[in-house]
Amino acid sequence: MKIGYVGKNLTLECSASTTFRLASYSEERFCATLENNLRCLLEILRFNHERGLMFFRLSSETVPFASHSVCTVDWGTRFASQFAQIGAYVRETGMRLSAHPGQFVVVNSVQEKVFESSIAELAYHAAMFDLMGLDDSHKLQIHVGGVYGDKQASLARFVERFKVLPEAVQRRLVVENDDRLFSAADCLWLHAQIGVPMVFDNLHHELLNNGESLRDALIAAIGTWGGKHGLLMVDYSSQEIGGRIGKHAPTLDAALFSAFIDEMRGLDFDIMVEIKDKEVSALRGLEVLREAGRVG
DNA sequence: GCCGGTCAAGGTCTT
DNA sequence: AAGACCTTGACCGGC
Repeated sequence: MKIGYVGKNLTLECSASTTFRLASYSEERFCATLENNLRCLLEILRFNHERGLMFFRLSSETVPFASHSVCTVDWGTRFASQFAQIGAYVRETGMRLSAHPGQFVVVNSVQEKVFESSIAELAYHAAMFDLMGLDDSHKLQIHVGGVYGDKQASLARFVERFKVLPEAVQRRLVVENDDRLFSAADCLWLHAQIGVPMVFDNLHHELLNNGESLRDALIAAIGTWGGKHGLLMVDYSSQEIGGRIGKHAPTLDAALFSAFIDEMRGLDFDIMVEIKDKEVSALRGLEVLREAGRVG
């Protein structure tokens, strides 16, 4: 069982997700920014490893404008050694990485152009993992996409689109249950069609489900992983007490998290803490796991 | 320095 | 039709 957090570290000064405005684009700016982001990424990973945080989600801004036509730099070649160095560290330490491209990646979009730009964005993320020399357990997670007034047709469109994705994307792609449109059951259906594993998000499941308990849904999600995919990835967050439905709590509630871990006793998976205060909450979660004897 | 408007990109829902 | 929200930040111009 590994636990980690998303994208940036609030303790370190170093940011692995610096970017700039499109209007400010220049080859010099691009290269300087990417060099900084990769240097900081390694620094963050070292921070994490020293403290036992073995899971980390890369920022989608690691390579600014990577999938935009403005970017003509062959960054994969130019920064190959930095990517390789990071990958070697990840492999040596046994850490796990993931990425979660944003809302503009819509594989099942009815607009062909949106699908095309989604491929470019996914390919860029996959290329980072490949440059790092990481195996297929390092995943690229997305949501199913839009409904367009016909959910079953939109699920079917996802299946057809998946089949024509680049192989480098296909083997790393995993689909997460969301909170309004596509539930765990929908992700399981996709898995049955194309074998794509399912990321389980506990809060989304509470907000959108088909009556399954959290534990049963998580067990079903585990069934979509294994082999080269590695362990199930769980996105963990909790509702802000008294906040708007779906609004994340500002920090991890250790008692709630402990209850979640207890409910999932006997099950193995990796946990991505999706909470605002990042490593603070991940470290609190790690303490809970240690007390529960779930990590070394 | 600090504040706040704005930023490549989509889709859904509310007003 | 326009704006909020998701996710959420951080750039960058203006003071």
